[in-house]
Order: sequence, then C-alpha cells, then structure tokens
Amino acid sequence: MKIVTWNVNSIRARLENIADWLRTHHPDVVLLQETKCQNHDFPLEAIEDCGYNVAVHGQKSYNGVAILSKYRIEDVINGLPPFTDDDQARYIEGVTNGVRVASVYVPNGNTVGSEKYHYKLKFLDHLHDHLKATLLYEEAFIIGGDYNIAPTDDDVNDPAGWHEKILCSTPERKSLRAILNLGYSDAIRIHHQGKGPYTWWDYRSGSWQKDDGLRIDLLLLSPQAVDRLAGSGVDRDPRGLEKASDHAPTWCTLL
DNA sequence: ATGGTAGACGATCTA
Repeated sequence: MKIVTWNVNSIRARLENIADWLRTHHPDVVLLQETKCQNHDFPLEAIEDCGYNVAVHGQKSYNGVAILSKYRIEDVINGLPPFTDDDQARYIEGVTNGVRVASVYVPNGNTVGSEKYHYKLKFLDHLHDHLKATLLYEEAFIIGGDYNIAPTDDDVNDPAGWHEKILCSTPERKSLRAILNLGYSDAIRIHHQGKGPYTWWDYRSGSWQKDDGLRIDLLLLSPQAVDRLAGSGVDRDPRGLEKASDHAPTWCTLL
C-alpha cells in the first residue's frame, strides 16, 4: 500500500501534472495540501477519473487539504479536533483500507516572532494534543503533510543561510520533536540518513537548479504503521516539469 | 537588490 503526501500549490493550476503523476505511479492514497479552492471548485471528476475517491476540506484562495484514495474513505474529520471550526482549512483525517490517514498543512509562520509565527506554534500544540489522543487507538496511523519545518540541519542544503530562520528555528523544531517524542516516526529517516532528500525548493533565486532545498514535507507514522513500513522516498521528477509545484511528492509503502 | 517567483484574484496577500 503506497501512501503519498504532496503540497500541490493549487489543485486547479496543477491538475494536468497531478493527473499524469497519478496515472503513472497509481499510489493507493494521496494526502494533498494547498489545494487553494473551495470544495465546489475542486476538480472532483478529473480526480475520480484517475481512479480515486476524494475527501476535501477547502477554503477560498488559501490552504485547503484533501485525501485521495483508491479505497472507501470513512470517518472523515474536517479540521483539527477539537478546533474543527477554525476558518483555516489545514487538516483532514479519515480511515481508508484499514489505515487511519491525515493530511496536514502546518502554517508557514512568515518570520520568527511574527503574529503568524505564534499562530504556527499554537497550531503545532493543538496537533500535538490531537496526535497524543489518537495514539491511544493503537492503529496504523499516518499523518502526511507540509509541516513547514526542517527537522534538523541535515534536512537543509544551506543550514548557515537558514540559521534560526522560519522553517528552521529552534522553537519550531522543538514543537515537531515533541510530536515525534509521543511515539511517531519520520518515515524518510528510517530509510535515508545524512543530507537530504529535500522536498521543497523555492520558486525564487533558482533554488531548484542549485538543489538549494529543504525537507519540510513529512510522513509521521504511529508504531503500528512502522511495523508495516516497507520503504519510503521522494520523487523529485515532478519538481523539474513545466508548471511544477514547488514541493515534490513524498511517499512510503506499507506491507 | 528587505531582492527573487508563483497562485488566487482582481488590490494585495500568502508562501
């Protein structure tokens, strides 16, 4: 069972790229972030034609998350419990093919110390509490998403340039580590040590051409999911295409 | 160069 997380930076602007990728790789589950449209504007039929059921939690212009699955998607939760009335659409959870999955779009935070930064840290606290509670179910649970945090300097091509900047500041990294310390595992780091792989390259300054990337898109696995983990990786290829998202799809496979 | 590029949306905001 292959599960993917991908920040697509607008589902409508990326529809051709995404549909091509789905038809080539046919993953079982795809956790999308930054769909950037209201539910009634989501290109439902085009995705269904690729062979997927869809659960969406969108809003106008910004954010927006979705779950695509070849299997039925049940027990869907829109919004991060218990703050499911948050006006920013950043979390969706459901159960598919016996696996609990979630797609999370953690706030970017703008700059360290800003109002948006404090909102980011608060969101991470809420995420921590929800993932702590859900761990008690003792299920295979995978939380894929754009965490907007590079866990360590190994996840950054240019750590000096990003030192204590947004995505790399110590408080953000501590918040992420607190979630991992609950008992969740960063799937990529089970199979890949050392520098990289990266998942995001800024559109600006030729970051892609210089491979000046960061690994901020993660798949966090409950112990029961790790028991079934077979492999993981990042598919860099879509980042090099015309009309690419600035993020690459990150995947793992379960036995 | 407090720059650079992309998307939504229709002037800026977000990333």
